[in-house]
Amino acid sequence: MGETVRPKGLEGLSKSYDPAPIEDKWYARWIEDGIFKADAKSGKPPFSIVIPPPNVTGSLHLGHALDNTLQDILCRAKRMQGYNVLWMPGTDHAGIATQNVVERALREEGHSRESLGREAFVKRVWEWKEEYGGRIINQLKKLGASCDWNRERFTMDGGLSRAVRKVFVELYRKDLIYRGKYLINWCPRCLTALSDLEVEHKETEGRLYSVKYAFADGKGSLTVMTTRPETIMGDVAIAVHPRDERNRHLAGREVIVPICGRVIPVIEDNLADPEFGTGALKITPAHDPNDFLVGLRHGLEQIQVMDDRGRMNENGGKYAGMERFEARKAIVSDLAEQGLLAGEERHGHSVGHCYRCDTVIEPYLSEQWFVRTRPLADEDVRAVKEGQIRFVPEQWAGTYYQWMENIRDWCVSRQLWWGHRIPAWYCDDCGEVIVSLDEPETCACGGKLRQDEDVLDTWFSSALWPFSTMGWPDETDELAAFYPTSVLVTGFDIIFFWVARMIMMGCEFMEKPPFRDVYIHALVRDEKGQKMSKSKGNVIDPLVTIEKYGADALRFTLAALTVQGRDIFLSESRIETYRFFLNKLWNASRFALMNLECAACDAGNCGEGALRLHDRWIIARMSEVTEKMTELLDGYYFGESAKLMYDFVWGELCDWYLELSKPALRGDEGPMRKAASQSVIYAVFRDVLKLLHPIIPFTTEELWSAFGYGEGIIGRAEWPEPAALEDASGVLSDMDFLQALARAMRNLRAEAKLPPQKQVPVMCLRLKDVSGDKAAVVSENADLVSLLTKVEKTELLGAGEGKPPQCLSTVTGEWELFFPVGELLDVEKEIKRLGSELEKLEKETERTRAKLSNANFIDRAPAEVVEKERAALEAAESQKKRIEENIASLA
RNA sequence: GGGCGGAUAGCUCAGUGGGAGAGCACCUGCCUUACAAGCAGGGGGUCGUAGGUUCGAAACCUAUUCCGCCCACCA
Repeated sequence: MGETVRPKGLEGLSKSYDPAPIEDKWYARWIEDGIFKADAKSGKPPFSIVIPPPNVTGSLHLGHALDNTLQDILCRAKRMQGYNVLWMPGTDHAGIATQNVVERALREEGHSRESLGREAFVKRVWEWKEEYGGRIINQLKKLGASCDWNRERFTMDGGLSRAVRKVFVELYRKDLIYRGKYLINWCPRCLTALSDLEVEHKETEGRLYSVKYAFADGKGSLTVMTTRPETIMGDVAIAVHPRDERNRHLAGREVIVPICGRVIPVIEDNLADPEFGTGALKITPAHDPNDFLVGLRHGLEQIQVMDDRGRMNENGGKYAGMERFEARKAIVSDLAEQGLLAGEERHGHSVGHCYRCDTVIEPYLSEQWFVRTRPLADEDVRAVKEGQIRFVPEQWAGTYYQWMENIRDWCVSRQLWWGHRIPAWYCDDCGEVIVSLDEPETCACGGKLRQDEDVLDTWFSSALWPFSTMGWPDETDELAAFYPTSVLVTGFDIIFFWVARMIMMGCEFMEKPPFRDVYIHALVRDEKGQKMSKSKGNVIDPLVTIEKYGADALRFTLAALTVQGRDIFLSESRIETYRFFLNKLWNASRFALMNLECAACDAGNCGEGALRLHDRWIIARMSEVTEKMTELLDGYYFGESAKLMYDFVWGELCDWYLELSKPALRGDEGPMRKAASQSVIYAVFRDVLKLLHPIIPFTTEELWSAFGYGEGIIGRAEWPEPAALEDASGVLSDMDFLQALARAMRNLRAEAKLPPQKQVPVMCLRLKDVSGDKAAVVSENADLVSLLTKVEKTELLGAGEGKPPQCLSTVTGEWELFFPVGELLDVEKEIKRLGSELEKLEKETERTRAKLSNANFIDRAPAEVVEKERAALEAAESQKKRIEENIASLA
C-alpha cells in the first residue's frame, strides 16, 4: 500500500463481456513480451512440464483442450509464484496416422505410396507436415497455452531422431532389444505389425463351428471346435489335456485335417480345456498366439495359410487368393458338403481390431524387433512404489502396477515408411547384423549392407520425449535445469502407451524417472456421459466454442468440471453458465472502475480508522481465499479452485462487499471513507485478478490493464500472499451476524409480501446478550443494514423491553427479530408459520436430548462435542420458548 | 477370469466420523443507473440395498444390486 495509481478506467471496456477483441490482442502481446520463455540459466527454482505431444495430424479436440488448460493453469500460476517455468511444446509424427492421411491424399490424385517409391513418399509427408502440421499448434495458441514456443519440437527433428537411434543402439547392446520371428498382431490394411496395446478388443458375435477330424486309421473321428475354420489348413496337431480322462487315450493317434487331407498327431498339452466342447483343440501355430506357444513347446511346424493382406496363400489350396472371410464361408460350406461339419452355434467372443483403421487384426508370423520389457519394468515399479513418482489421483498407480506386472515384450518395428528407420543393417553375404548409430559403409566381410526397411513404433520416440526434447544425449543446460520434469498432465488412456514407457526410458537412460507427479485427468464426455464421436454427432468442437464464448469461458468450464477421479460431462449450457461468471467479473470490474476513475487510490489517504467492518471483512476473506487458492492449485484441485473463486467473487465480493461500499463510493460517508473504499476495492480486485489469471488469462489481462496496476502485464505480477489481519476472526463473525440479520429481515419482508423497494420504517431486534459486541455491530452499521434491507431503522430492544404488537418474528439462538406490520398481519398464517418452525425445533431438541441422555455419548464423545450439544440444546430450548411466547402474544 | 471407478435434490456433481450442500432447472417478487448473462426470497433428498464397526456413519468395513471403464492367451 501507499502507492498512487491512476486506473485507465472504462475506456474500451464493452458493456458486457465480449472475448473476441481481447484474446488475439493479448496473446500477441504475451509472445512479444517473451513471458513464456524459459531460461535454462535462471537462478529461480525450476518448474517444468513437457506437453503430451499431439499428433501432427491432429485437430484440437476437447481432450486436448482440457489437458492443455490444466497444464496452462499450473504453468501460469508457477510463473507468478516466482518459478522458472518451462512448458515444452511440440508434436508427434504419429506414424500410421500421418502415413494414412498422406496416402489418402495420394489416392485421390490417382497415386499410391508404392507408385511414388519410399524416398518420394517420405518427402511428400514432410511437405504435408510443413503445410498442415502447424495447425494444432495454432489451435493451442487460441486456447491460450503459454508454451515456450521457441522450443517447439517434433519427434522426427534431427536431435530427437539422434536420441532415438542412440537409445535403440544402447538397448541392443544391453540385449534389451532383439529381433525374431514371432506371431505378432498384424493389420492387413495398414500392412504393419502392431503392439499389443494398439489392438482394440471388441466383443463380437461370431460362430463356433464343430468340425470332424477323421482318425487316420479309419476308426471313427474326433470333433474339434473352432471360430476360425479358414485356418484349418494351418493345423499341425490336435491337443488334449494330459489329465482329461475322456480324451487322454487319444494322444499318439493321428487324424486327417479336413479339406487338405494332411495327417497330424493328437498330442497332450495343458492348453486344451477338458471342460470346453469335446476337450480337443486344433493347433494352428502360425495363426493363433496360444497355438504358437504350443507349437514351440512341441516343436511343431508353422504353416502360414494367409498373406500379409489377409488373403489365403499358396498353402490355402483351392482357396488361394481368397479373402479371409470369404474363405471362411467357402470352407464352412465345403465342410458341410463333405459331412464334416458337426455343428454351428452363435458364439460371442472378443476380436482384435486395428486402433487406427478398425480392421480385424490377424495374428501373423513375421520377423520383428522387440524390446525386452521385463528387466526394465521391475525397476520402474520399484521407483513408483518408493514414491519417486506420485500418481494423482493415487488410484492410477494401481492401474499402472497391474499392467507393468504383467507386461510382455514390446514389438517396436512397424512396416511403414513414415517414422524413425531402424538403425540395423544386414549383410546378405555373411548374414551379419549391424546395429549402429551411424550408417556403416560395408560389412567386415566386404559385403554390401542393406538397412532394415522398417521404422519404429511412434511411441518409441515419444517415450524419450521428456529428455530428447531437452537435447539428450548431449549434456545440456536444459537437462540440468529442467529434468526431471515437475509434473506430467495427461489422460488415463495413454498410461500404458506413453506414461509407462517414458518411465521405462527415463529410468534407464537418465537414471531418474522423468517426472515427479503424474496428474491423470478424466475423459471429456457429452452431457449424457457418452464418448464424443463424429459418428454419434455429439462432438463439441473447442474451436467453435472458443469462437462463440471465448477461450476463457471454455477454460473456466473445463477447470470447474475437473474433479479428481471423475469423467467430465460437458454440454454447451454448462459453458454458458460459466460464461455468465466471466460477465459478472467483467461488470463488477466496470463498476469498480467507474468508481476509481480519475481518483487517486492512495492507500495513505485512509488510515486503519477509515475502514469499516465490511472493508475489514473483505480483506480478511481475500486473505483466506488467497491461501486456499494457492493450496488447491498445488494439490491439483482444479475444480475446487475454480469454484472457490466463483463463490468468492460472486457470492461475497459482488453480492455483499460491492453493495455495501456503494454509499461510501458515492461520497455519502465523506472523503476519507470514499478513499478508503476505493483503496480496498483496488487492492481486492488486484488479488482477485491475479488468482484468476491462471484459469482465465485473457479476461484478467484485459481487466488488469484497465485497472492500471503498476506491475506491467499480469503474467509478470507476483502471486499474492495472504495478509495477516488483526482480529480477523472477530471481523468474520461480526459480518456473519450482520449477514444473517439482513437475510432474516429480507425474509420477513418477503413473508409480508412487500415489494423489495418499499421502505419499511422499523424492525426491532432483541439480542440475547444485550450488552455484547453485537449490539455495537448493529448500531455502528445501522446504515448498512438499512441499505441491505430497506428497513429504515433497526431498533434495539433493551432487556425486558416488550416487543411492539402485530409482529412477524424470527427467532434464532442469539436474537429475535420483530417486524411490526400492523393491520397487514395475517394472524392465522403467522401462527401456522411459527408453529411449523416450532415443530422443526422440537424434532431437533428431541434428538439432542436423546443424545445427551445417552451415558455412552457423555463418556466417549470428545468433551467439546458434548459441550456443543449441550449449548445447542439450551439455545434451541430458549428459542422454542420465545417462539411459543410470540405465538401466545398473537393469539 | 483379474482389476478400477461410480451410485447424494428433477439434472450435473461437491461433501473421508459430530444431524446433508452448490450450480443449473423449478416457484414467487423485482428493469434497485456494474451486471435481466442480473437482484432478493422459496420449495425440493429415509445420501443404491443389507449387515457391521462406533456414543455417533452419506462418509469406515463386509456383502449385494445396478452403471461405466481397463486388462487378459474365452478354441
